[in-house]
Amino acid sequence: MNKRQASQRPTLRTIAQMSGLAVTTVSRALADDPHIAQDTREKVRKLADEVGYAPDRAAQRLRTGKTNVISLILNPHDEILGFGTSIIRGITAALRGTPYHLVVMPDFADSEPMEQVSRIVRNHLADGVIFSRTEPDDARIRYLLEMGFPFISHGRSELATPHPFVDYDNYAFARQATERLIAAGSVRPAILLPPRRFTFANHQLHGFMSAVREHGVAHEILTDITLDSPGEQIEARLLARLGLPGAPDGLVCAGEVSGLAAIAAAVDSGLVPGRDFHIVVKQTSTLFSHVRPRVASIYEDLTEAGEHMGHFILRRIAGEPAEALQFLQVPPDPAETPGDTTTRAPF
Amino acid sequence: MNKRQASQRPTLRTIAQMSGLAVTTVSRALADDPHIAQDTREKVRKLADEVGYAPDRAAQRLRTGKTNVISLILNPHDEILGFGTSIIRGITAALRGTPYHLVVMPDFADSEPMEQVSRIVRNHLADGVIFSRTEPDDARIRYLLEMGFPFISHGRSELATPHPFVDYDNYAFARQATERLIAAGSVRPAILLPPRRFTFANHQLHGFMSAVREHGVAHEILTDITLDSPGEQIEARLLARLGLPGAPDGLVCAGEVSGLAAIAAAVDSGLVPGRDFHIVVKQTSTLFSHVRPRVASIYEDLTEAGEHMGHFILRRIAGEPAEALQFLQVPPDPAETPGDTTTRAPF
DNA sequence: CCCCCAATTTGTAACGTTACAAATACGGTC
DNA sequence: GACCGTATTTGTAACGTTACAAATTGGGGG
Repeated sequence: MNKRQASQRPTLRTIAQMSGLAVTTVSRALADDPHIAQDTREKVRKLADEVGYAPDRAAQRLRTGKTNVISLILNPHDEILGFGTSIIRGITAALRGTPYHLVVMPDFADSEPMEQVSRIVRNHLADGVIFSRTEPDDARIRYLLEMGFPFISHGRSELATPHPFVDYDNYAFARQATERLIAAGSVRPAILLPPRRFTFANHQLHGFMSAVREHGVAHEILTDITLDSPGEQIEARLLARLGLPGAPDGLVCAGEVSGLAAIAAAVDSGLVPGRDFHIVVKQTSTLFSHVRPRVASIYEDLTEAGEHMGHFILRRIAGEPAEALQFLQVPPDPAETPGDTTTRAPF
Repeated sequence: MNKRQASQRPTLRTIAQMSGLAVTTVSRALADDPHIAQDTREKVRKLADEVGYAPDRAAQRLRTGKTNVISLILNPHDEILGFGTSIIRGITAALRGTPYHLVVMPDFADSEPMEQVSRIVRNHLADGVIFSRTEPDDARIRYLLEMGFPFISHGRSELATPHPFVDYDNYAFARQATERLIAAGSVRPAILLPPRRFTFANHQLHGFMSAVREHGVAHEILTDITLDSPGEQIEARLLARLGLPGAPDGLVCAGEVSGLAAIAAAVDSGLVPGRDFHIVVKQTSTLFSHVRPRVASIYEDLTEAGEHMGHFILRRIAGEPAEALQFLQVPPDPAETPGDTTTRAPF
């Protein structure tokens, strides 16, 4: 069915025959090689436009060994609330005007996280890879470092060898969030953590612990559920917990769906969010600006993170050392918006 | 015996030299060609696994003209709430066990919708393409039909030539949603439509009009905003509208973020959702199960849609006619869950 | 008028794979 | 022992591109 298209597709040879030039000359003319006469370049370019020539990516790849592709491995947990959208927007912006294109590869839990990465390297599907959900001893990072394959992780590992990354300061986030809870009157704040295997789970835990210790309040680390748990499960678990003695009166919750679930659990327990039960969420989309009652939030700018990662991966491919390609995003300083309980996103 | 090859990526030649077989034989052995002796096939396969051989996709593409890639063009509006995730999950499931891989190409509004599609065709980046946000006279569909390039659209066009699609019955959705509003006591239902250029905007409009006419109630079609408008804008517009005389007392709203915005506007107007103001949303994720007060919803199973699209695109590539590859998803029948105001998702 | 240099252009080979035609080996038949 | 058929393997070419080396021009200087 695409035979017609195949026979029609112009190649360098087509242009060479039409112009009477050699294939090589056409190739170099289109590459704007200064060794080729100016008017030859123009003539070839015009001819190419006329016939709608587009280089065959597969052939270019085979010959040059470059794919001109940056691969983003996206986990459904990430994507659920605009993580994907925002980060993709940022990377796309960074890649604009370069020959590179972004390709998103979905990674569902049933396949090992390594599998996607090693497939990309082994089958040569991209020149660089970006991924998230980094672990302290991350197998993907170890592998990629060993293979010398360019990558940027969203999140840090704790490996000895330095590697490029873009991360959000989840320690500062959790610390600030907890302090806001305490300032609002919480005397027994709790935190809902990401799965413990991720580096940023520890960061959040430490930020939380640092704040509760400093203020000498009781605290609770929610068990059995994580930010990745299904919303229903989070809601049910919280509902159960709030009905028992010594229940928390505040929650730090770095996810939007889980934030909604927490509000639902509080409401269903007869508590009034903002009065009996305080919540601080991490905001990565505009979603929470529509939630009533209003809930305090701290913003994480994923588009900015994506832009950094896009620029970093290009520089990494160009050979820059890992040490120069590390960036830690800090949450917006609440002191700068003193009259507001919510750190607003600049939408 | 192997020299500098050791550090390089292994190719067919590597295995050929190691085994003493010809490159062709190795190629065919790995393809499980029955012309090759069974034990040769096994030996080659074992050797390939040992050296970690993976075929070079670029070379395969160049030689065979097949990319083994299905491209999904994803618009940020789609992705905002799990559209991407769900549909990707479905397509991935459909492609499992085939040589095809899904590649997601983000499409931001600043580039023409056509641009991505024509790049995929011209540069031969995929064997088939899936996209959404279909228009009655859709330029992408016209182009792809003309080029004979396999595609599946999410949504129908109104072109004369039949084409493969998977669609959700938005007429039935809007009709049912409106009837639920009326049954709940709404005497002046309103609807927030998608941008009018999309086919499914008309479908929803007709479903809505059909229901309000049949029941002889007043109605309102919200202007100035669409389901694609920023949440803030939707909230502000609704808030303004609810303060004026003759305000609607119900809303059909086929989006989750906009549904939240509508609830916020109602609450901020002093209305009690579910009593003074009725809302029916389209539910594509678990999000709304956490929203309080609870809101009626009708489910659209995007994972199922994705699975259909995945199977369809493979069959289309295999040459099946368009007429055999058309599927209309119907919303779950409310009669089947009589005691419930909400059509629940099977999560 | 020849030689040489710079400016252009050209030819050849190769990237890794597979389609196709051809070659080889091995029994079994007559 | 020559012949044939089947099973298996091999060699050659090509997909479209670019790197590299070589060839071809056109002047300008001697």
